[in-house]
Amino acid sequence: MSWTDERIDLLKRLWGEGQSASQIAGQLGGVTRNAVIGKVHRLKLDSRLKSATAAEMPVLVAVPKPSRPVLVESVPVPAPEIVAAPRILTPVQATPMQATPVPATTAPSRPTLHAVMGANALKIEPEEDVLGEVETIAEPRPSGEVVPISRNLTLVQLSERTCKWPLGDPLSAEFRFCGNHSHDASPYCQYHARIAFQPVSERRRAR
DNA sequence: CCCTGATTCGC
DNA sequence: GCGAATCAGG
Repeated sequence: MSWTDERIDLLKRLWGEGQSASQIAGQLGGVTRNAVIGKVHRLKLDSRLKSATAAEMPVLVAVPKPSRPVLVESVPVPAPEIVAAPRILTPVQATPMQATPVPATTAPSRPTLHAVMGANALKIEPEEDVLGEVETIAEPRPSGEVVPISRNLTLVQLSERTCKWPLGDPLSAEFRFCGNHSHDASPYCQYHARIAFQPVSERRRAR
């Protein structure tokens, strides 16, 4: 691939949006992040000296994607005024064992992504059988079910070692992938791999 | 370890 | 000009 004007424009735009070199390379295709960085320098685009931890940057950026086919008739905006109640703790006496912090492992606060496992072929039912002990735990609360918190990565943020379990509607802009670490060459994290690759014995019951 | 950008240097 | 290899760092 070569640096056509088109590709250069895209490069400039994405770099301007703050996307990482690898993400840009992924979208351009046919080039590595090194190529992107090299080109960025040759084009003398803004250097990025900042800190920005490698792992968290991509999550903050690259999420908003405008380009929405505007309909002729304007749709009444729902007015997202619903600001979650501050939920302030009574300053004075703080009951010791209270305030059980919700696992803030990753994902700053992706609103609602639990959604519907997009076009998932398997119907996953919370059954003790299928869900055993799993590595990254989170929310062991209610049903005793243990589900890991996904990183909710976008397609371009996936690497060979991230879980590619789909989350949400593939046609939605909110579509994401689990993104947790996958072991070895598995396409899924330990948790999702277990769901995806069910031993025949378990499958009978889990169905 | 995984990822980030920066730089070098042979092609 | 290009980008792999390498460096420096979170």
